[in-house]
Amino acid sequence: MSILFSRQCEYALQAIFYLALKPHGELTSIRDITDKLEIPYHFVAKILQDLTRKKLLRSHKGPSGGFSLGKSAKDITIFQIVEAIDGDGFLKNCLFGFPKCDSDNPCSVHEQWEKIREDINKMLTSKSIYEMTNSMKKLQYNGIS
Amino acid sequence: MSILFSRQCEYALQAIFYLALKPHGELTSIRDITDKLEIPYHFVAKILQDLTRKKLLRSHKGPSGGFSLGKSAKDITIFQIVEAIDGDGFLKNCLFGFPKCDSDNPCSVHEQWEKIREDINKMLTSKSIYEMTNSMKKLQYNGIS
DNA sequence: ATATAATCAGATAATATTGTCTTAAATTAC
DNA sequence: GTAATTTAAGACAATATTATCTGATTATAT
Repeated sequence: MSILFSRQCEYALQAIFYLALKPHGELTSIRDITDKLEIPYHFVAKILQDLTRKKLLRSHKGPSGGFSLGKSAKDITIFQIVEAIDGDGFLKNCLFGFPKCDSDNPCSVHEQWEKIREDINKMLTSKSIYEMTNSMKKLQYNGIS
Repeated sequence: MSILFSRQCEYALQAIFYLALKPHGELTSIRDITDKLEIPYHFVAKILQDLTRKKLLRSHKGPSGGFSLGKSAKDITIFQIVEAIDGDGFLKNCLFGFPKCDSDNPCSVHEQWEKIREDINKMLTSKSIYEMTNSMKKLQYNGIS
């Protein structure tokens, strides 16, 4: 099972990082993405279309067409991608699923989880994917670039 | 959607805390649990049966039967419940779902997520549910006790 | 003993998520 | 302008998760 994010969202993030590792503006086909990342072609196609509608990607049809980032990698955070696919419920809801859990009526981990949630939020928003791919390049991340 | 845990697991945790708030050894029926927590009877019945097989609960058939904790609330951690239902994948797998992600080949949040994961692990293991229900009682948690 | 109230177990159904297939539309290259 | 290649879109299929139904089993209480 996936952890914080849906499978869809995981694929979206993987694809975005794959694109971010490519030279700026270069078009990359779905086939390229899904072959290298070993993730399902048609399913990912839908996800990329969705991200395109939401302006996080740009697409180009026809031979030598494909996808590229919708804006500079310096202006994209992981959170933007996650929010577009899964929403932000993972930063709002009770960890145990209690519908009425809040600070007046807290579950047993309410405060602890709040701190952790802030850390997660920071992790997803404080760096752009540009900054992140930089460190990935150094480490020859996953052999995909 | 649920956050870290499956719906099943959320129900398990809710039920365990509900039981932990009852006087030690008292039997509580599925009906009582699911009515108060407003969660689905038959589905939860299965989950409680599962937890019973795994010795985290004890069950008693017949009139005035029901469920009670399988051992002292002082000896139960949230992690034990989660592990029994969902396993521990959420503390092991890559946040982005990269199958080969490890310290030699890290994803872009590998280290940050590792720290957060440790905090989560601590949250789930460092206190017994007995200690946790104590603070819940003080706060009249969810009006269920 | 008998009726009752509860869990146990297995089948089934409903829903959500993930994944596939087919055809259309657009763009490029020749 | 024609063929080839790529995304777009919608229907469909498979799987996983969540939820329900029915009957059996067990134990209690009278």
